[in-house]
Amino acid sequence: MSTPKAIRGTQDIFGSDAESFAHVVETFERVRKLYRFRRIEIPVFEKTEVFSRSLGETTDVVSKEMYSFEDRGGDSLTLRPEFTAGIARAFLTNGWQQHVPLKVATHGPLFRYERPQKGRYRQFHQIDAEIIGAAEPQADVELLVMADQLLKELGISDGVTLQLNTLGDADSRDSWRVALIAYFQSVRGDLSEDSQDRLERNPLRILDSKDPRDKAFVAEAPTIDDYLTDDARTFFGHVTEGLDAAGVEWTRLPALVRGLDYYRHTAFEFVTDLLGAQGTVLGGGRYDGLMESLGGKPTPAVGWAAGIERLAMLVGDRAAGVLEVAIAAENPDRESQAAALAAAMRRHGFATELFATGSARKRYDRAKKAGPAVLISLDVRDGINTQSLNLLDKAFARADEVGNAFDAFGFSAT
RNA sequence: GCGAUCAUAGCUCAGUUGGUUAGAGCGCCGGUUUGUGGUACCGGAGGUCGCGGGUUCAAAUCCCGUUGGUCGCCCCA
Repeated sequence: MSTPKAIRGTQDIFGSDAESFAHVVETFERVRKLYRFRRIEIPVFEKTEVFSRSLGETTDVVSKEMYSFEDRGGDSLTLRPEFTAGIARAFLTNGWQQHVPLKVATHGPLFRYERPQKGRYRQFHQIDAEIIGAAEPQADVELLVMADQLLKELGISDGVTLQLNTLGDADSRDSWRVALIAYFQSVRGDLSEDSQDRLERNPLRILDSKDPRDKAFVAEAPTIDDYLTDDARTFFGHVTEGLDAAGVEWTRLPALVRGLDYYRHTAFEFVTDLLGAQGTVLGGGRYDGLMESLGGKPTPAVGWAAGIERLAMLVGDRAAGVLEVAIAAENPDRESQAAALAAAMRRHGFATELFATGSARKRYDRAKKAGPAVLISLDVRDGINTQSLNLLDKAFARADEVGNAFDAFGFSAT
């Protein structure tokens, strides 16, 4: 019998990687509460149309990366490839309009059928924050300041820069798009094959082409600035002022666009060059048009998401929580008492590990190797029960408490 | 979907131009030593060399296919 293999692009996370992962989530949870974002949970799968209508039928995510399947009732369902569409659906179907402006946060697994590579998996995980029903640029600012604080608290803000752009309102975006198509059409033959293809499907994407053949044309291409309406220009101005006032550094990147159709106005990415091709560590923007595509009333909203795996890689290896008390039962006759002592220590709130299996004479060595702050040994010497407590980490703050708990434990009882 | 590269013990890896029963370190298990001590020594378990074909007297080694990892492209967090 051969063992089934894990699905391609999925991961089994353990050890320091798992600790890093948990650290990212814990930090996000803490920061999200500081900004008073409310925790929500939404389904891992939705009707396929939730994603196809909101992301856009022609996007790669919808056209070739979704895990879609028919359930037993014949409905087409899809494992969520992103959070925003599902949150928007939940907002509309649960009447969360009454809570507007609604600040929500969540995290969990997402699924995309892509070729796995560094920092990219078929089941991956994101943290996500959204503000729904807020048309003001202050909402964009709050979200960005929160993202900035999160990265700083994770200790990874050094290699990361915030790239910022505006896509303008619907009018700005449409006229810019027309101008871009016209421009790229005029130089079409000199563009890379990929970009010629993009011209048909998603012309804005040509702007962040990595192909050197496209670079010169991208530099000459019309920028959004020439097409911004006064309202859109003012809006973006408020966003940048807010960031400056909050002390968040940013750089303007006129070529920054978003892959999904629903974005308007502010678009941003926190990028690093430390993760190879997967440079975006956190990305998002304003999606004022999304609710309508799902049949709701026009509702302004902003949000971002960040890949937990990518953040965890930047955070680097993190050790598991410290071991405060190690208990070695060096004699089989002391095993049950050692187990009772371990339970007592844990009830006192000490992270405790019990060493009472395998070779009796090596248990002390293994306990010491585990690197505890305090090492307790239970043994039988010359027919007499002996117990010792050894403080290995002189800087351990709760040493006295452990000693008290140790003394209070009734060793005479059997 | 395209390209490159890799796959040997639980882990990290050696294995010379194809040539006997495929090795090391670490880890694990047991023993001896030590006896407030993470020591030293001895021994043990564990591998159909990713999988499937082919070439050959002979394949971990060469060829083809396949699966998976890694790194790019595409796309995206």
